[in-house]
Amino acid sequence: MINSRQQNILRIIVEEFIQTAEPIGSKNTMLDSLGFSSATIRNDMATLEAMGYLEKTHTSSGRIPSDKGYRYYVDEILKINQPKDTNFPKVDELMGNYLLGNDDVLKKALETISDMTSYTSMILTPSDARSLVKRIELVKIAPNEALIMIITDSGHVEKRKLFMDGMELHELQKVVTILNDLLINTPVGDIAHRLAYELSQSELKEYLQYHQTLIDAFVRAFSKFNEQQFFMGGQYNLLYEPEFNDITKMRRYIEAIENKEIFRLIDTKSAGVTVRIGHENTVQFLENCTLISVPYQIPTGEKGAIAVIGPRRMNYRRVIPLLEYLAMNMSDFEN
Amino acid sequence: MINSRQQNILRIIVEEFIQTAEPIGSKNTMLDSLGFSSATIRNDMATLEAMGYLEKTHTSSGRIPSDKGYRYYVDEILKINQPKDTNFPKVDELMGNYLLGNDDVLKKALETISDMTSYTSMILTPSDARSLVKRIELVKIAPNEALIMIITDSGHVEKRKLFMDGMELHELQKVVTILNDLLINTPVGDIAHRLAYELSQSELKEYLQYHQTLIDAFVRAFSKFNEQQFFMGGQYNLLYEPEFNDITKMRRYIEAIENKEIFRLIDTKSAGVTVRIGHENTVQFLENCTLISVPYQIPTGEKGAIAVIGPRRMNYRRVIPLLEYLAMNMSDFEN
DNA sequence: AATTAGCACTTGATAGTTGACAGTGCTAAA
DNA sequence: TTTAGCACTGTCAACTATCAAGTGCTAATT
Repeated sequence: MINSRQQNILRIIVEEFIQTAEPIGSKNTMLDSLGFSSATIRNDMATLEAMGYLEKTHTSSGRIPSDKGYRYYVDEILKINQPKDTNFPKVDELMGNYLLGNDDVLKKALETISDMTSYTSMILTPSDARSLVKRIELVKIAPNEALIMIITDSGHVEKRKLFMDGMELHELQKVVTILNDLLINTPVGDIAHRLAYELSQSELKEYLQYHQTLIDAFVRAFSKFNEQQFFMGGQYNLLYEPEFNDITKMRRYIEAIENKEIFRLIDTKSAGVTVRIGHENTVQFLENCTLISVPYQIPTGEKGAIAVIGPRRMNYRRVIPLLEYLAMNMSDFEN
Repeated sequence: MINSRQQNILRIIVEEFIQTAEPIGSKNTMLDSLGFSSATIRNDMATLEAMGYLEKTHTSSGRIPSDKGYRYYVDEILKINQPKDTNFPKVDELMGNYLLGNDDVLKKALETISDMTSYTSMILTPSDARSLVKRIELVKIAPNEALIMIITDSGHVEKRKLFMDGMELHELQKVVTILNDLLINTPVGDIAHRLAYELSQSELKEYLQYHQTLIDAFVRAFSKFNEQQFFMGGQYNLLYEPEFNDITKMRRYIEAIENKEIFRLIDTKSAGVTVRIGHENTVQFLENCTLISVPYQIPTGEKGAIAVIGPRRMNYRRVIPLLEYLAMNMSDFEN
């Protein structure tokens, strides 16, 4: 379908456009290097346009790649040309740093990605639902207040403050001891279910029901473990891309970032890198953007994802290997 | 200096401009209600401009308030006219909600403020340095991993993961017990100092030095307590203000938000509400904005602050009482 | 002395015109 | 199959004319 000269032309147009954001004309310097006259190039360009790989912004403008053009570039051209790059010292350095708290590592990772790519980076953490409860702990922190904490084998801690109106500390302590015995080494995701069962069945029933407030605070805290968290970095790198010179597009985009719509678009299911170019994202405000994501997995089997969002005119050659490398490392690391 | 008709004119211009963002001409509907001809108004406007309360955007435009004009409005006109509004059911509802975790309350508060004002809201939390250590806890979470947690009387928990290469759990446990005895009810801010002392002086010296890794993780975790945290909400409400139609201003502003420059401008020292109008903020990117902040205090005496940032053309009449009310409530509430 | 009517003048915003420029498609020749 | 040549098209920036909104000042009025 596409002959090799045409493929070269397409490649050059994509790569030039990625750099300059300007439509490419038939007498472009790079295209000269192919050794054909501009008329020849022009003919091929017309053919490529007819096949849907290129577009014009107006009748007499140069060409820019279409979604289909980028797609071909990513799927066909890069696959062949690209020596797998796995040399990312900055990432290695990051991953070696066990001294940071957990969230801090994620934030640092995002910063690194954004700096390296100058796009926006995102992490969707895996749910902690399959982690096991390791300890439930009660600490009195003030005359009338106690803190209840739940600790999992992944090192995740959730806490609630409890106001002990009337209740005695040792009473509470008893309940906590019971809960500990009951729930230790249970997956967090099963707790609500398990508690409901105990409350309806076991001999503890009456005893526990008496402490309804406590149980409520509990279930609420547990539900936190199930939630996936979102983190984002370099959210504003994109603002400087010419795509966002239009102020309404800019506003639309920023809004999408703020209300986290964007996270719903991240694919955690598929294996390996997913590249969604322009309209492939189905949402309108990303029609000029590309979203690249790659899932990673923690030991419990739960999945999260790392993603980069940038202009459709994105440096695919650099970003894709970087994400692959990161996801590989995160799978070892996280939690 | 300013006669009462002029004061009325200034008031109307400020309030009209706040609503419309359009320069106000001498034949404005509101000004008609004063019962003088446009020529008279025009004369007064010229006087007000000469005194520095008004500005023109160009020779033949209507007037807009200057920084000094807003200042006069806030200090002189509002003080007299404003019946103190202390009826904020949404805030009451928020404050009544003890079921949320601590950070969640702050986030919720920011959301509320931003929704109510449609500006950007910020909270700078007080340092937790004066809180007392209530418990240090060690939990084994995996064959080779333990979690060390520090719990304060404010309900703040910091944790670090520990890799026990070679160390025995009961060994670690012993150290933690010692630390507990040593540090309980000590203010977090004094810990580093205290530990250093113990390490150099007491009989525990040799024993503790042996566990340097642990102590390091420790000190690092403690330093977290001293940090003030920043939270922000409705960061993009401002984007829709006509002040930000200019794309470079918008970028500059967003950048300032992202890298938290903005928090350095918040005043936690002064008592009561601080209003900084336009150039009073000294930084250039806020020349068209007003920053209103009010400090609040937690029981330990440490201070944080709530702030709202919006266009200079801000609804002062609503925002100032809201912030005052919030700060009052936060002082009861936080931690 | 304070207010107002009237008018000349200034500015920004809008729409239309023009020419230079970059690029195309097509035809005919190599 | 490739290329030279040329007519054609759309964008962009600079310039012009016109209109509306608003001012400042002068002279008349209360």
